[in-house]
Parts: sequence; C-alpha cells; structure tokens
Amino acid sequence: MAKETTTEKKVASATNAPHATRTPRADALRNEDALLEAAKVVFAKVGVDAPVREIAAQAGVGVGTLYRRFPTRSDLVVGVFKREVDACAAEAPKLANAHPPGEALSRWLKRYCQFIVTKKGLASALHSGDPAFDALPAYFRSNFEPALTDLLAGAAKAGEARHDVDAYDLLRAIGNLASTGGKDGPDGMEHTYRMLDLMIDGLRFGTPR
Amino acid sequence: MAKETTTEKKVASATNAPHATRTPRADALRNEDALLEAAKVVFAKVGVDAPVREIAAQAGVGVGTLYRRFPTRSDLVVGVFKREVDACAAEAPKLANAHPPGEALSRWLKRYCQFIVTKKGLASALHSGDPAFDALPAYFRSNFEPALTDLLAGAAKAGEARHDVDAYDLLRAIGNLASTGGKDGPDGMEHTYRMLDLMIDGLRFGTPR
DNA sequence: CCAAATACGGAACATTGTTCCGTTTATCAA
DNA sequence: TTGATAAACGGAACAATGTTCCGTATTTGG
Repeated sequence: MAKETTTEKKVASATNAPHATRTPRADALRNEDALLEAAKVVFAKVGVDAPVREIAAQAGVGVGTLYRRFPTRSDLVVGVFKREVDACAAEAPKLANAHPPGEALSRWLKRYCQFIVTKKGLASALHSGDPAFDALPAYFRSNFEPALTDLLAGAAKAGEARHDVDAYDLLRAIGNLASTGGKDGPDGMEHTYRMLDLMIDGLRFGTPR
Repeated sequence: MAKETTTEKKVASATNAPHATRTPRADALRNEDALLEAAKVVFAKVGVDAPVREIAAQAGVGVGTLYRRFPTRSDLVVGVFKREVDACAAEAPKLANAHPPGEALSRWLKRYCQFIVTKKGLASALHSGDPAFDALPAYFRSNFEPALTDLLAGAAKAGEARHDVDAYDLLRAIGNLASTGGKDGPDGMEHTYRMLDLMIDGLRFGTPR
C-alpha cells in the first residue's frame, strides 16, 4: 500500500511488454514433472495421506521445491488427479486410430476401469470438504465425456454399439462398478472385468449383425 | 510375564473374589463425563478434527487424563457418538409417556433430525476407514430401531400411523433427508422440518379418521 | 563469460497426536 | 481420624508432519 518508489526504473530492455517473461527454467519443468510422477507412485503405495517429505524424496528434490510448485498438499493431489485424467482421456483417440471402433471402445473402458480403481483413495479425498477439490468433478466429466462420446459414436456408426447410450450415464455406471468391485476382491480385477464385459455385451444388444 | 512374587499376600480382606475391585474414584468418573461433554461441544464448534488439547482444556483436565480414558482420538469420537445415540434413543420412551402416540412419534423424529444434522461431521469420519468406527453403524441401529419401532407401534395402535412402515427404512429415509438438507441451507433447519412433516403426513395416510 | 533472475535444498518452525513420569488425591482399613 | 496405597492427575517431552524461510546453486539472456 506504500509508495514503492525506490527502484522503479529498470529500462525494461528490448521489449516494451509489461512482463517480458523469460522462458521457464529447464530444471523447474523437469522437477514439476518428477514431482507429479513421484506423487502418483507414493499415493498408490501409501495413500493420499502420504507425508510430503516422502514424495519429495521419491522425486529427488527438497520439500522447498515441492512447495514452490504446489503450495499445499491439496494442490499436489489435484495435480496428480488431473494428470491421470488427462492420460486416460488421451488414450481414447489413440485407441480409435489403432483399432476397429468396437475394439477401441472396449479397450478404453477397460483402461477407464483401471483409472477408477487406482483412484479409489482419491475418491474419498474428494468428499473431504476441502474446497481445493471442488473443481475436480467437472474436470473429470469435461474430459471423459467427450472422449467416450466419440468412441461410442464411432462404434455405433460401425454397427458395434447401440445408439441410445449416454456417455455420462455409462461413465457413472462403470465407475460404480469398478469402485465397488475393487482390485482387492477375491480374484483381483477379474470380477470387475467380467462385469465390464457384461456391460459391453449390453452395448451391442440390438445391433444388426 | 515374570513371576510377580513380591506382594502377593494382601488378604483380599472380606470377599474372596479374585479382584475385589475397589469403587472407582469419584474424580475419574466426573472427568470422564466432563471429557465427553467437552468433546461434544468442541466437535460441534470446530469439527471432529479438533485438537485433543483443546478438548482437554475445555474439560478442565490435562491431556494425560484424556488419554488414560480414551487412548486414541478415535476412541473419544466413538464415545461421543455413542453418548449422543443413547441420549436420543432415551427420549423415545419419555416422549411416549408425556404425549399421545402420534405426537410422541413426530416429536421424536424431529429430535432424530437434530441428531443427524449435528452428527454430519461424524458421518464422514465413519467412512474414513478407521476400524475404530466399524461398530458404530450397528450401535446406531440397535438403539434407534427398537426405539422407533415402539413409537410406530404405539401410533399405529392409536390409529395415528400406518401399520406397514418399517422402522429401519424410516430411519434411513429421514437420515438422508436431514443430512442433505442440513442446517446450513437457506432457511436453516426449516426446510428439513418441512420435509419431515411431509413424511409424517405420509405416515398417517390411510389411517381411519 | 557475466550479471540478474530463478530455482534449489533442507534446516527451522508450528501444530498435533501420544507417551511418560513425578506429584496429587481418593479410598479403605485400622 | 488417619495413614498407607492404589489410582488418577497434569503437563512436559517426544515424534510425525505440514509449511515457511533463506543462503546457496543453477539457468538464462546478452
């Protein structure tokens, strides 16, 4: 609020742009990535309540570095979650290119099941009331719904799925399926995959041929 | 595991009972009560994550005293929860004595709504995975279901409620009602109470006169 | 190759659950 | 009533963990 008179000069050099941001340092980018990767690993092993120090160690950086990029534990959790959503959603178009439509659809749904199962720990964090997580459901939906919509449309056009299935409904249904089945059941993920196959068969029901 | 030879005598005085337990110290009983009461107050004000020190201070005791009686935070939460369940359930017979059956029923259901709302913070703790809380749902049910069953039976016999309503179903339905309505809505608990009245009217439906 | 900007690491601090133990107090028999 | 003893008390001390700070090291841009 004061005057801040002192060193106001500083010619602003070449560009007259107000901020002339220089390119971000390479090590900083590298560390941000290492931190997200480390957090993913540690969260999977210890849970989302894993100590910050452990994550920093796994990433090979100091806690100071971690906190500069993720001012709060919650920010780190959010970062990991978004990155995982991105990774899963990004596989949809890849699978669509590499396989026939029906195959692409069922492969992606299986991949999505894996996402759900590994994020079970996060799911409870989402409902913890921490406002940092408020935006995540929307992020989840805005990435997955279009991805699945495209896969469904492709499969439907190829006669490999019904036309009347809503992507979001399906995401929720399979989400529930996978999160209650879990990977800790009697036969690991097998039960979940069997249920998933059931749903996929259902998707084909009524399809010509 | 050693021998414990030393002072094994000690005539056991009058009774030959193996343990001849002396009467519990008065201050200990008083403090246990003070702790539960304090915890109730602090949990309501700060939430179930309130620091143990704050609860001890509110109770006017040291943390050592708290931990002797409740070896873990979870034990304290469990203690408060059970005490509140007991208090709420105990009102059912009192209300049944003091009011006509239908009135007793609706008064108690309102009381139960208040219980649910104030325990919303605890509810999320219940799903935290802490095994200390595993027994609470059963405790909840084993106290509330008989209490409500009696009230319902009384009201039904007096022609003030239908006969075909299951107490546990009703507990769950109203529990959901109250926990989503909350006391933080636009008009406090009023919304919840209106919905409750609706259900109570439903209970009377089909009743002669 | 230099100077400034940026990022780094990890010690230090704050908060909180839990343990320990010297001191105090209530009980009970004489 | 009184005194020995078991029981309970209070709170300092410890440990784990989130977060802040700052002196040092690295990167960038010229």
